[in-house]
Amino acid sequence: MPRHTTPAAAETGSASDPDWAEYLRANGLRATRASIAVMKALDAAELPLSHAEIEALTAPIDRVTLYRVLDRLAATSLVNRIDSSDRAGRYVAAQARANSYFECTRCHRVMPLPEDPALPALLSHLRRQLEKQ
Amino acid sequence: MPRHTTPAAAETGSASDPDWAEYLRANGLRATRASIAVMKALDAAELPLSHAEIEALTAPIDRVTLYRVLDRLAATSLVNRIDSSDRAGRYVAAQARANSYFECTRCHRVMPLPEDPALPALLSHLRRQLEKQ
DNA sequence: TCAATATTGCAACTGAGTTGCGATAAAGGC
DNA sequence: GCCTTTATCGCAACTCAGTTGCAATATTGA
Repeated sequence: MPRHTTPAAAETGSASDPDWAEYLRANGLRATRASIAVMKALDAAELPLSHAEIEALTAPIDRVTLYRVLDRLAATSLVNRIDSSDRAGRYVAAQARANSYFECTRCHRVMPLPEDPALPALLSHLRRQLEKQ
Repeated sequence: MPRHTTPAAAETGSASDPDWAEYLRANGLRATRASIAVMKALDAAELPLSHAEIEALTAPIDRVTLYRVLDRLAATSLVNRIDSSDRAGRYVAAQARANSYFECTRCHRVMPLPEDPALPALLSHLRRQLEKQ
């Protein structure tokens, strides 16, 4: 499987080593050891990763810090969180994100699917909710 | 919103009062107070319900019993479980189930969506997993 | 370099769901 | 209807993902 696209705006050196610190700052986030390590791990991953998997890849970052970093990255949409039936969220770098995922109920692996037509209905609901202030 | 379709095979009296005990037995399950109460509650519901919501509707059934009833109903596909970002599963009566759902990230309400094309890829993955014994 | 502000790490907590097990209730045979 | 078999129930204790509070530390912008 080929490597995911790296954030164009953050490129400095070769295509295989994007400047994550710059990428994070460009999106209004601080460039910390933890958030850089998480972006690197998720960018290198071929599939959505769980908190535990990311923790292993970014050790020795504290697990609470990791939850908070993932929350922040998800809030800025640099990372997307996918719900899984085992109740452990999976995270993907946003540039690598597909529109839909399905999950193997045996191994809980989460895999991408092509296009889905859900967006219009979803957006209109979202808009209605936002109008409620 | 109109009432959901009731299981045809279990109809005895009027269309508004299906024989849940018979329906459960016809699907290889025991007709217990708890499982009948859950089927009634889910059939009457207009949207997927959480464990807590079902518990309130079926009181005074024990919460562990309720989890087990829902597991059994889901295993027999009389009920479907939908994952939600708040990590609390939602349950729908299978006859009332749509193909896709989306969830409001503000209120966690889960709502149906029309058709989606995911099935073929999903089934081929499932088949591969089953072949691994 | 320094002050202002966000992030970190630790301990304690929450809440959904699970497990073990003795008591109880269905289902099928008689 | 009664009895045996077998599944379900109810309770207590537990697991595991994720959260909260707070003092210590690191990042940013002036």
